[in-house]
Amino acid sequence: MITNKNCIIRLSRYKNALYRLQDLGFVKVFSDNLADAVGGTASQVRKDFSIFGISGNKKGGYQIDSLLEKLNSILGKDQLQKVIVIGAGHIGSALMRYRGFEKEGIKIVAGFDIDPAKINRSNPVPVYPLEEARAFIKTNQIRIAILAVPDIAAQQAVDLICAAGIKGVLNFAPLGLKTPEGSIVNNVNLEIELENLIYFVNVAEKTR
Amino acid sequence: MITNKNCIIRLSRYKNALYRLQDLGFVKVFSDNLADAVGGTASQVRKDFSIFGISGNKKGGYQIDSLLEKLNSILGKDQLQKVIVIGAGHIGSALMRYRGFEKEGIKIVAGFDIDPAKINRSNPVPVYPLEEARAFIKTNQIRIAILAVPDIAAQQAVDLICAAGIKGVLNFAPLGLKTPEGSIVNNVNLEIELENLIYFVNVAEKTR
DNA sequence: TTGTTATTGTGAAAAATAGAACAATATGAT
DNA sequence: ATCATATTGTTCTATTTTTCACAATAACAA
Ligand SMILES: NC(=O)c1ccc[n+]([C@@H]2O[C@H](COP(=O)([O-])OP(=O)(O)OC[C@H]3O[C@@H](n4cnc5c(N)ncnc54)[C@H](O)[C@@H]3O)[C@@H](O)[C@H]2O)c1
Ligand SMILES: NC(=O)c1ccc[n+]([C@@H]2O[C@H](COP(=O)([O-])OP(=O)(O)OC[C@H]3O[C@@H](n4cnc5c(N)ncnc54)[C@H](O)[C@@H]3O)[C@@H](O)[C@H]2O)c1
Repeated sequence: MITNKNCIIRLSRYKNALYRLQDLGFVKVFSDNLADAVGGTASQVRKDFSIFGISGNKKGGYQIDSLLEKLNSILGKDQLQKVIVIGAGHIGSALMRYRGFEKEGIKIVAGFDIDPAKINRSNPVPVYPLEEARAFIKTNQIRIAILAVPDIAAQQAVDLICAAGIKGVLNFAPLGLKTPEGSIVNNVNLEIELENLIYFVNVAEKTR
Repeated sequence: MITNKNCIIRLSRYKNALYRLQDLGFVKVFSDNLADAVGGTASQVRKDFSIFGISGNKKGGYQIDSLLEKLNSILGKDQLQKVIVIGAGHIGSALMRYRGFEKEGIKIVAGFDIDPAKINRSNPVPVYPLEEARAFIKTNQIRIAILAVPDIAAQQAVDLICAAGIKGVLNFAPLGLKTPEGSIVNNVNLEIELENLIYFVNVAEKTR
């Protein structure tokens, strides 16, 4: 069931909102509650669900627990996702120390760096020399990597890890990467995010 | 000239690609070169430009330097953009140490934190107590803030800074924020980015 | 029961976005 | 000069995404 990226991002948002509602003690939810929670429309919520064959109850709405099960299954959250980090610098080590991924079933299992000073095999998230990345990826069947190396090293690093079996890369370097057929990249380009924000703030200021 | 977010992001990409081309010695560029450089179509490049009244030369293409001037002006890059960071923890301090924003005309001028241990007025990017944020925002007319506080503190922090005059927030906390009319939020939700990547990697794996 | 109501699920309409096509035209060749 | 060519700018077309609208129906009330 291939769909557009925004739709899948909405599924993640619904899922997160549902956990919050569940924490508040709710057991069922209506499309318009979810729409409010994520800032969308009720029709879109229902349409998104219908695309994935998720159905609720006429009148009664949706049962939160079973809805969460379905969303989690669609989003691949029924198994722990092991992720590695390439580049244990500022961003890389912030990510490795971050506990927030775990509650999402995402575990950073290792970091890799070329700088010997960054190597530390006994960290909670161990950091290994880059040369070991290939073997690690293969033996642990890692498919997802976070790329946090300097811009200039990014393409080379992505070539290396994709050749070793990485299928999805979350790239922090502010440049486009070429990947072999079958691997995909999501870019986190903070420069562009800020630029974008600045643009819309300026527009809002002018048109007011 | 309000347009869709993707279009503005493309402008940023064109701009970045143009700098690279300029570094390589090019002085002019055709719509299809740019399309290749950012992974789009030539029509779209020309359409994007035409929306903003940017014109080139029949035959001759676009002059890179004047094109860059126009894009930079649209993107608000003709003046240094001062930004503050709220929360000098892992992410916040990685950002404050990052030199990459400067070449984009974006300067992080201060950080703010509630933890006294994080305060340091003599850092390259000084970190002040949160109580000083309001006055700082007002006297320095800061409009853009990066929010890197724990999830639980995020809404409160955004309320505070928006009341003080912040118009645009780049939010790292993985939850939706309410902002007053006139302020906007761009979310950097790494959990969702990873989840999304995992989804598409899974889909690719299944359909292969 | 029967009727009323709330809410889903979906097909059709609308809006937004992207792409193709091509006339207009500047450039360079002959 | 004239012609051929390359490339823009824009209109028209196609696709994608969102929203609307409403029949279907489950829940509840009387
Ligand atoms: N730090 C930020 O706030 C920030 C913000 C936006 C974008 N970025 C981008 O994120 C990336 C990382 O930034 P950073 O600030 O963490 O940089 P950093 O210099 O702190 O860390 C980079 C790390 O990568 C290691 N490294 C270098 N080449 C490598 C290779 N080939 N393989 C493995 N490791 C290698 C270095 O030894 C270093 O430890 C950069 O592309 C940067 O542009 C960072
Ligand atoms: N670190 C990561 O890799 C990462 C990844 C994804 C998302 N995030 C999100 O980014 C945010 C920050 O994460 P972090 O890892 O940097 O956290 P952190 O705990 O390292 O840092 C948070 C900082 O904010 C300060 N703070 C707390 N309340 C504050 C307030 N009201 N005003 C100002 N400062 C306040 C704390 O003193 C601390 O210094 C969180 O929402 C987290 O979920 C972080």
